[in-house]
Amino acid sequence: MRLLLVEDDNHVAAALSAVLARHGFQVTHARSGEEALQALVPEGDGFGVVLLDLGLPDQDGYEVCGKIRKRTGTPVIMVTARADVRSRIHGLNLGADDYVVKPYDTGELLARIHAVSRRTVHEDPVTGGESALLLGPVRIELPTRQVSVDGAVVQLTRKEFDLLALLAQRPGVVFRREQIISEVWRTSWEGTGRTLEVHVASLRAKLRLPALIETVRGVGYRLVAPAA
Amino acid sequence: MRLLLVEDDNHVAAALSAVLARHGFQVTHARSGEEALQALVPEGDGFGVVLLDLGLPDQDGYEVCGKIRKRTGTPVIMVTARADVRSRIHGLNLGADDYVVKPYDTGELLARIHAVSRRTVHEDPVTGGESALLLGPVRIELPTRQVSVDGAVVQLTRKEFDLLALLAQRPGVVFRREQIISEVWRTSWEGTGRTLEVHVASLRAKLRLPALIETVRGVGYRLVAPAA
DNA sequence: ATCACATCTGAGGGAGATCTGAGCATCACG
DNA sequence: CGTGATGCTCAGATCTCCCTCAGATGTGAT
Repeated sequence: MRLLLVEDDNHVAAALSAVLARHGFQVTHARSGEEALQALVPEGDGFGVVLLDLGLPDQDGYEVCGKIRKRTGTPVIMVTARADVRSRIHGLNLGADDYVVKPYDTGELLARIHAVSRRTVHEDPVTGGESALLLGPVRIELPTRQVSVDGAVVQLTRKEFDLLALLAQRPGVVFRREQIISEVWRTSWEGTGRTLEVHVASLRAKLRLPALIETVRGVGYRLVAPAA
Repeated sequence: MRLLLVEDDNHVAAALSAVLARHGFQVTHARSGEEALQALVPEGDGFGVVLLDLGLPDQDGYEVCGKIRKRTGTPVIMVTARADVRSRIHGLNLGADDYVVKPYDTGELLARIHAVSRRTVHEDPVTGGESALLLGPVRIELPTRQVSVDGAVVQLTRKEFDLLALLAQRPGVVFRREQIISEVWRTSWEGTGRTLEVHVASLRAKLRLPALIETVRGVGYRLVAPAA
């Protein structure tokens, strides 16, 4: 699995990289928030997890985490010397998946990396070998984030795509609103507005298949399974 | 979101339940590993997360975690006084999603609960194939919320479905009216009107099997078990 | 800095779902 | 068979939830 290590101290990074590599990770090293964000392109960067040190030279680590969250759904483990509860809560609420305080035990860090990545069903179980989901006239390519209807490419925004991809993973299954929000937005934020509806609406409009996404009143949404 | 709290100390449980409830969780309390496992039915137990105390009276907490893992995909957060690294690693490697050491900060626990549930793809890898309840001619699919009678799909509203799903979880067992109301309506509101009857009636009508739901005078309702 | 575009928020409206109340049917029991 | 209690039916009234639209805010690129 590929792992992005964001750490400004070269010595620390080298040592940790070695350990991680020994445990089967393919490590990419970024020395600053800027570098990290460049590596994390929205279109399939392929990273399974990000280890984010908060003490960065160029920008605030929390900000970087927020930006990562807006850009990709890749899980983030914050690694930092800031041990106080306030910082931890702040970090977790920004969308971090775990928060590890320095100095940490390497074994525990590994266990936590595994725990986090275990949960991240990137594409394996659903797509198996195929990297594209087919739903009637709709074709969804996960790695390139391309969607086409009847062969015509449809340009979707990030959220629109994430939303569609989530629903498409299990056609017919009803996803609850809160579930969708937490999966697609990936940040603890009490969804108050009409945000979700708006995105659903624009998705329906762009796909020109209003019936594809079905509203389940009082519960959430689902993709109607194609007529076999 | 529903949350299963596994904790043998009633005082601790009560206090924590209160906090969690205030933050929008619907808490179910289990006092032992046995109770916990009973609550976690493979088909749609509906829990978003399990808080598992390791100091249980009846069995080893680690074992319980393993069993939960085998049974459902529900995320588990271990909560325990055992702070040593070895225990942590052990717990995480058993499939726990997070490991929180007592005494903990309530705010951090909440943040971690959110972080875990946020990253969870709600599914049951175990029951991946089929997870439908079958009762004679009636077929109830929890994840898709689809109900069919003799192969014909029946369109149910939210309450109708929830009601049917509740009764169907234990065919033959009589559910008391208050019990049904508190489960389906999720608010201990003194049901004064004919609300429940109306929904039962519309369910019976839609399923076209008036006999399926049996009225138990003075008590409540039950689903008649299929004729074996 | 400016622009284009993505995302979010709020108000208004409408379709269904849900609830209520009155009267009717049915059951248990003497 | 009469009687009270309990559950059922029916038809509005109400309320919840979702959709649309239009503009505000934020973000990234030029």
